[in-house]
Amino acid sequence: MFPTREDVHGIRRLEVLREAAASFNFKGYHGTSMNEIAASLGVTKAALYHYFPNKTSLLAACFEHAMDAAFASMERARKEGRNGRERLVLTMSYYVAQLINELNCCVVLMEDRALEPEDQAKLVRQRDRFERALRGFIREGIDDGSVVPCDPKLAIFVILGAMNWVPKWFKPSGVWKPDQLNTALAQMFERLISSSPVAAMAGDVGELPSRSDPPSSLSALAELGRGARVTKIAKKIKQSR
Amino acid sequence: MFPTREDVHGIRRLEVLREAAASFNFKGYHGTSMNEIAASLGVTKAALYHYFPNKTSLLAACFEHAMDAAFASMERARKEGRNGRERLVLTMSYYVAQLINELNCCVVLMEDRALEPEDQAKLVRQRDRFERALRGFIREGIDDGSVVPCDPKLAIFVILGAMNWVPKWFKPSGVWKPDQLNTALAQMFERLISSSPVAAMAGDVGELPSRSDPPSSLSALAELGRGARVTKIAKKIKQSR
DNA sequence: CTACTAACTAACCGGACGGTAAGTAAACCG
DNA sequence: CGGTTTACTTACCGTCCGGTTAGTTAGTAG
Repeated sequence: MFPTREDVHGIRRLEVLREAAASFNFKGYHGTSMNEIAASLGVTKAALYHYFPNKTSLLAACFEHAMDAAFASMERARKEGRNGRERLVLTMSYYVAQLINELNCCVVLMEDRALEPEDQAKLVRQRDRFERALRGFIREGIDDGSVVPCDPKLAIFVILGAMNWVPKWFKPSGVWKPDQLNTALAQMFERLISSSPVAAMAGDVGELPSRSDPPSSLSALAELGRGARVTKIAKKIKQSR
Repeated sequence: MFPTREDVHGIRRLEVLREAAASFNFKGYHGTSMNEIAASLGVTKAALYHYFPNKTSLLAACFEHAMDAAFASMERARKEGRNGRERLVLTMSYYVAQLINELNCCVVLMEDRALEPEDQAKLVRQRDRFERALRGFIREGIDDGSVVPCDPKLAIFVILGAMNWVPKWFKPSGVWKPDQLNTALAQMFERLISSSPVAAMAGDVGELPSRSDPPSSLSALAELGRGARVTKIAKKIKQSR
């Protein structure tokens, strides 16, 4: 009664998406079979087709999710940042936090060539819009004096490259906590583009200052309550088989 | 008579490797079929098996090549650089130049999970050694005062991420010339880690200063003479069919 | 209890893929 | 010249993958 049938369906769908995202991230889209995803969830392959019509739609959903997070992060940063530099750094900070919390690990926006043409076109359009807006932050920062004069395109590519590389080495279970990563990355980006010399950064992993602010990711999908419910209900479902 | 039979074999083998690298880079390892690689070279799939015993060995050769380039770049940079920062930046500069010139476009060291276990173990070992050495440059730079105090691990990850992202947006045929990219990237990295504030960078794509030094990539495999020969002989081979 | 539906499983299909076998045309070599 | 090797091609094999179909089970609604 508490969770309606539609709720359960949506939650289960999200579980499938998470597992797929983690697998795509780990072994690549083409390197991951529907069988593997299903096995990780303890079901058979055919069951996945109750939630997604085909494999590429799974990938498309990953990208959609990631782009939503990107734009949400940017909107929030646009309001909270006081100049171009702050807005850019905040965008990246919120973005990486969301991706780490929400999907098991970040979806790297790399295998877009595996998408259906129409989905890919849509993604490319969105990504271009996102990157253009990021470059806008750079230009804004150069104008307001918060960002050192530089080529906006290259600066954004460097930052995005560093971002997209994160899932290749960051493990949530490792010594680095997500918050530490987030803070340290933000410091790096700040130093990269700031117009003023930046204070020395923390000297070692163990000494990284953890953020004193409240955690940054608060998107509708990421709040902890829902995350907990997903797991609990999934357990129930599995036991009742 | 000028090119012996073994020469031709080696050259043709390199052509296959280049094509494979470009394809792997473009569509991913699992997303590329042997048929596609063969078709791009104007031969049938079976012909590839005269040069490489199987598909994974092609990937392994790509990685081997890339790691050789990496260590060669580092050795050269170690000699030429006058402090930790210079050595690090030079390593990355030589490395990206080699990868762009030699293989059609860079091999991204991403799909290592597709390798045979033994090859993967070897790659991981080499990559770890490379990254450890890079972190060594950072520490060296912090000690000699050329690098701002920071976490070496994170700094290297950020730089490597930016590097590995290059092939996703850089097209040799685009407005950016390889030399320009190289210079601009080096400036970015320098700014990221340098202990002293760095002068403002070039303001726009068109205004990027091209390097006045001689081109940086001079590895045995990359010299232009050989590159030209490859193409010429390949043409001859194709015509004579 | 019956009728229905959501959620799944088992079994299967066509096609593509990595890889192999057998054959052939040209180049090389004594 | 004849024998051997090189560099392929054509044709094929077994396997695995994405996706479908038909059927089963469990829960729900009336």
